[in-house]
Amino acid sequence: MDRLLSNLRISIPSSVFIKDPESSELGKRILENSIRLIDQMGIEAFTFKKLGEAIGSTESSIYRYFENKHKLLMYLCSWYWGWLEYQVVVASFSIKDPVEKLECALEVISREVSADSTFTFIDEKALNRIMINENSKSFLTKQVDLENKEGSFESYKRLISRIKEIIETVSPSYPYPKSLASTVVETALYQHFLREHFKNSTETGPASPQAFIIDLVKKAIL
Amino acid sequence: MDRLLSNLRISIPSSVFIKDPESSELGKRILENSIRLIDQMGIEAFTFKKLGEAIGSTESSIYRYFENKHKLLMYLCSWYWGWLEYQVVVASFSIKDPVEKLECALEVISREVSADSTFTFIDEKALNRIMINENSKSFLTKQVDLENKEGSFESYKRLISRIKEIIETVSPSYPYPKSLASTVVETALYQHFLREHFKNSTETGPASPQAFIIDLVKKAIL
DNA sequence: TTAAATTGATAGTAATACTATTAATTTTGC
DNA sequence: GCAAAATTAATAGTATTACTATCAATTTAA
Repeated sequence: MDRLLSNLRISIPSSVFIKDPESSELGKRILENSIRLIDQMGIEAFTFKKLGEAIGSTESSIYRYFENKHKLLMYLCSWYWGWLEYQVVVASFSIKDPVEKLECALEVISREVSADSTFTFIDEKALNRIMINENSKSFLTKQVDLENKEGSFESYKRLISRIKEIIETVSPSYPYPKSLASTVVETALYQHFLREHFKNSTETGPASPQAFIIDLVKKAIL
Repeated sequence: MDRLLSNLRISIPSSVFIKDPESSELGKRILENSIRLIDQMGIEAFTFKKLGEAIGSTESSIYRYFENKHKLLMYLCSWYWGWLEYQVVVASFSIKDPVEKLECALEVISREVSADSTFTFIDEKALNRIMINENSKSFLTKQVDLENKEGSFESYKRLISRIKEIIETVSPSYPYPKSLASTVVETALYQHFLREHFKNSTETGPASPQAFIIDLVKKAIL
């Protein structure tokens, strides 16, 4: 699969960036190093000044790619959701049985992330940690409705919609496919957070939280 | 019930405040007005300077009650979780049947909040909106482990634990009571957010998200 | 190879998140 | 009712953040 998909790109809503960071060397260094820095210090302590130093450039150059650090976070989140959707598609494409397909999709969205060499300047494991810790902040803002209108959350909504469709295929009569899909995507991140910081508020077996999520969904709709 | 509980207090971990805001008039005005302002402008735009103006006092006075606005948010979140736990207890206390008790508890944590005149300087409806929009930011920080050690999340963890126990009573063999309890508490806030901002990622019936959550939990454990 | 686009360097601004100091006021303990 | 203690208000000050603006140097593309 590796070589076959070597010029694959994750598409990102144009409203989250000013200049496409994948279009230049500097842009790629911005992505690569912002992931490293946000992972290390968190989005609050992260600044364009620090990023500028890390990439041997200046704040002003970064501002030509992203309006502010919130938009940069939006870019990273969109990239992650787009990438996850692609992982779901690739992993479940050839599975015919709807229940097996559902299980596979749930496994992909809730398992621990491993590196993907298809995208050289993105560290998927670090990006997954960022998603666990920062994703909620991308939409829990006063500008959410405006940004939503601009299409900034399309990747997220598309993944939820895809999970919803798989649920509907398995059980057309289940009354809450959307709520279940959104809950599952959110919980997949949240349970990993609990595992790390509130160990007593989740079960910490070797197959968790996948086993919990798959069990939950199957019981809900079968 | 109103009069009977008139000197009831929600207990808050001492690590989140410097001086107990319930112990003075100024402190109560800080709570009342911070809820109003954070609800209106969001935690990012909210500052102690603006709060100072709103209460006819100064930044420095507020800093004597709370180290910073993050701690003030922690206070409000702790208050809310403590209050919700009390609502759960009051509503479900006299119910003997475990399944009915569970349904009642789930109803309380996921229904729309209505005003509670027991606590005069807290606007519970505004506080509920704050929880929906800001609660995640109280723990998605780099200091979470330190604050957790100091006991700052006790109210939250206690509510989850209580829901977990009700689940265990209904189904002692269910393997994921903690994960289910934490998922349900989180989802109860998150689904309200979706209803408001991403309407197409949730079902928007009159009894939602309660009906979805109750259905989900019952199918999972029965 | 010349123009256009991009980047780097520098400077500047308003706002934020505090800390410190001191004076005024209120509370309390006797 | 008064002195001491505690609390609050007022003011000032600092480092950092989140930008904006300008212009020269460099790279790229026609």
